[in-house]
Amino acid sequence: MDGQDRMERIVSLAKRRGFIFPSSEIYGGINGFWDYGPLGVELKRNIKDAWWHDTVRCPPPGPDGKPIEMVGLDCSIIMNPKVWEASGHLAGFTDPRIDCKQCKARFREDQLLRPFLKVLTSLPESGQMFDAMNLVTSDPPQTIPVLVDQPNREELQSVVRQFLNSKRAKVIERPQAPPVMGSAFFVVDGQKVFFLGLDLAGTVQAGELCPLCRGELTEARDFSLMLATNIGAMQDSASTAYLRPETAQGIFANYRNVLDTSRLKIPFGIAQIGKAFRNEINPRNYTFRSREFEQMEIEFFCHPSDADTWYEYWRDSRFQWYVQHGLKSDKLRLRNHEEDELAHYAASCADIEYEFPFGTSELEGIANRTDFDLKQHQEASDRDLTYFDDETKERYIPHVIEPSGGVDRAALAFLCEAYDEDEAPDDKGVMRKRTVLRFHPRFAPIKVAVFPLVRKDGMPEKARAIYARVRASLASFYDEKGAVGRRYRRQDEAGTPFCITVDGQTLEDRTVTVRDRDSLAQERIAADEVLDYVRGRL
RNA sequence: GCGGGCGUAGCUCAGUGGUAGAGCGCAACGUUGCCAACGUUGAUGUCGUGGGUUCAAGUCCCAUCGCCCGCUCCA
Repeated sequence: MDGQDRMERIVSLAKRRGFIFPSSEIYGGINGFWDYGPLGVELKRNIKDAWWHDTVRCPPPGPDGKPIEMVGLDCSIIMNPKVWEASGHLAGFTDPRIDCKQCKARFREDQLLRPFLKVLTSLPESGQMFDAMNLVTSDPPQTIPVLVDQPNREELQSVVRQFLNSKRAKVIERPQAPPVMGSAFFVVDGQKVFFLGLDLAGTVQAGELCPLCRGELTEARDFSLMLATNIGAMQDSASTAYLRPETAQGIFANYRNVLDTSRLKIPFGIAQIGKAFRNEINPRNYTFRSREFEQMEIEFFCHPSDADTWYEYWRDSRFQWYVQHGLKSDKLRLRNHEEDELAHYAASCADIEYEFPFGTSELEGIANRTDFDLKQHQEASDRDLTYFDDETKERYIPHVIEPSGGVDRAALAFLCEAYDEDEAPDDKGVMRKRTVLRFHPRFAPIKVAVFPLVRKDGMPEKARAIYARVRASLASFYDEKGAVGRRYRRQDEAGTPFCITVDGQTLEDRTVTVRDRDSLAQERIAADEVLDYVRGRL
């Protein structure tokens, strides 16, 4: 079963069992939006509740072994647009773009471009990274005319492919801010560096020809990754507001309020779970890249000199959180960003990545954002966002460590990790395929299902009584229809860890069986102890 | 955003111009004492949507929306 096949089975199961539906499906759906069904909403809620408990209410002890201070927050999705000016999102999200109608290259209106291929003869050692922007803007290295004067897109790509296939090249992934689409660069044998890309050589305007292929260009078009809306009845530019593209800025905007009302001392963290929106160009990979998604974020404020310690603390403890909840396979990875792929606001950054069936992608990023955000907001708002330490009499802007995870991505990862097919015997002892979701019990949408073995001899009555008791404190499900084996299998597909069955013996000695989802083993316990038993194993 | 593929029942899919189907699933009843049992019965489709061609369109054409793959992008 390859990745695509596995993913299709997971998507199919998720739809069939009510985990995830396409949004507004009866109208043909809408690209980049998804709904969570009855089982999906329980899964997601369990993830969020676990996160909230494990980071806000009862976080792990700090690096010094002492308890750490955390509080929660729930900000509005729409904020004063000045927030996004200060954070840099507005500028970064709204560069007008010009597309080439022929070769489909995309340019920024006010920048750019001439294709080139450069060979640097005295450069870094094999594997060493370097800054693409510096390469472009520093003294022009030797340029060799490997390509024709006006290479088209296919030619550019084919040259890149040749290098990649030659295995002489080490590709540096995710170069920082390549000037435009289509650029790539790599190191060859520690001897020469090739940079293939587009030069910053003037501007392109609508009406001109494409510098790549001499094709026709489109008009400049706004290309915003923030979803906009209008406040009030009048729709003009003054009424434009944005759906937040991340929850973090709401925390920074409230940093002063929280500090003034909570008697917190540095270091402390503010956590928030909430929806965020990005107008992704190309939503893909099921729910992984959606236009509407939910984040669970912490902004942890600390003294600048402690930032590295807290960064490592959060990076490692967040990684462990995923491990503890079932992503313990080798599919989970911690990837530290190299210096040249760091965002402008981050001093260091690590991604917690998971190997989904469609590829390895980020679940959560942990960044040392330094004092960038608070400084930006202090300047833009003209409010004092410094912190005064009464003990040391020191005044400073705290540095911020940000663990920022995607709830939907976590849900998808746990779903993918949980999906399994194994074999179990049918009533005649023949091995049959079984589909089972091996969720961590904490995340299982249904914790316990209660069945009568058959629908007679008063078993349903006993079973319903037990169900009434357990549902008061655990997500539970009652089923008496059809054969018990079928009911077990249905719960396997939902990921229910425990099935309680009332049988003939129950009527004699008030015991029931507890069937384990993963081992299929059954244990007989007193009916009155069912609740404690299940709780003890969650 | 570009290119390719695909949209038919809840799921997986068959159906190349002439009465919309199969398997599984789902529901009801009966049977059934531990892992997708059996029997009987039943429900579910504007064939993604809109337009066109045709006596006749699930089928051919156009557009559009959605999904998948590749490219691109991911501040």
